[in-house]
Amino acid sequence: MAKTLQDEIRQSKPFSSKREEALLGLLRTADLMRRVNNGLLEPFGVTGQQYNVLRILRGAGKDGLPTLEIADRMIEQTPGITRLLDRIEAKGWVKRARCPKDRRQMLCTITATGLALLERTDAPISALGEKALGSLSDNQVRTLIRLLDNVRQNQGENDD
Amino acid sequence: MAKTLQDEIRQSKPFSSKREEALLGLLRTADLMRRVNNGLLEPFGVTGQQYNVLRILRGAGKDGLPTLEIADRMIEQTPGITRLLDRIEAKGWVKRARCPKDRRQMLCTITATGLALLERTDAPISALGEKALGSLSDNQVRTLIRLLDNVRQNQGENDD
DNA sequence: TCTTTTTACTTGACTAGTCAACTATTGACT
DNA sequence: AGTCAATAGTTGACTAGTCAAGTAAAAAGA
Repeated sequence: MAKTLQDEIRQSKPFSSKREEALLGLLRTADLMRRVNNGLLEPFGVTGQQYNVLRILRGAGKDGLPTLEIADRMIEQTPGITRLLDRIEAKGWVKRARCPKDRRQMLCTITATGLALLERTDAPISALGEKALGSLSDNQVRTLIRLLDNVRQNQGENDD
Repeated sequence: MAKTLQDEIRQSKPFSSKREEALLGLLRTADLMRRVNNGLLEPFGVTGQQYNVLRILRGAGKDGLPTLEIADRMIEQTPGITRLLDRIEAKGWVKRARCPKDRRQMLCTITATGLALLERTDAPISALGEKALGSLSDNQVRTLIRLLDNVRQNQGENDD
């Protein structure tokens, strides 16, 4: 697939700015969704990111997860996760304890209080998800999922 | 279009989690794009948001724009823009001056240094835009733009 | 003209993303 | 056992988003 310089140059013009427009639309739309989502969670005293952590820990069950495993499942970078967990722990929604098998790891588990919070937010959040993309047909939703997957794989990221 | 409660309940199941899946994909993809974009800009000593401000100010020409007008054109909330401009001004990329006609407003203009910076980043950023969505056909790009527009309008936001 | 309201920011406080540097363990190799 | 590298996580410093409250100037109303 070796491309000549001419190919590169020739290619660079034709699809000029349509892809940039799509990229901008993607960023704008995601930002809007994020804000609506955070707005919904705010009355519960939990932020979007904190909510994500709690969802992940609920999924992990009572064995919990080591800190960096949580970071992996979020879209996030490692250093941020420590302080994020600090704040969630301060609110009593998670517990952290050194793993006896590997004392480098901190095992994080969701508390009963944390689970109770999620039970209250589950329904409204799910409803919001449906409503946010409510103007798209089932077919369009499938198409969107496919296009986004395509874009992500092109970037060499798979996560999950 | 008044819906009965039964309609609501009946509806809530069929498309259960596909829309939530799409929403998650949207957030993940956008976050990935944002990071790649920031990574490209980092060597130039400018962040993604700072870059956006400079692009907007370049478009505005030498008359400049009042602070909140910039915030409107970004995806951003008002309070953040002040400090964002503080940092950009400290780097010498913009100037701010009270508008003589309306002394409440601060007119922001891009400096020659700021313009020079943009000239160096334009090509690589544009190339990145093409590459990020490079795996999509022209048709798919158009579809994506349309779907995203649809979602945003459904939320009651139009911006630009 | 004087008060009230609105507009255009600005500041403080807190949450979060990100890079670089650091500590505590663990695992591998000698 | 003893050193060295890799792993798991933490901390510091800075950028940025977001809400609430504050200031200054302009516009509206009495």
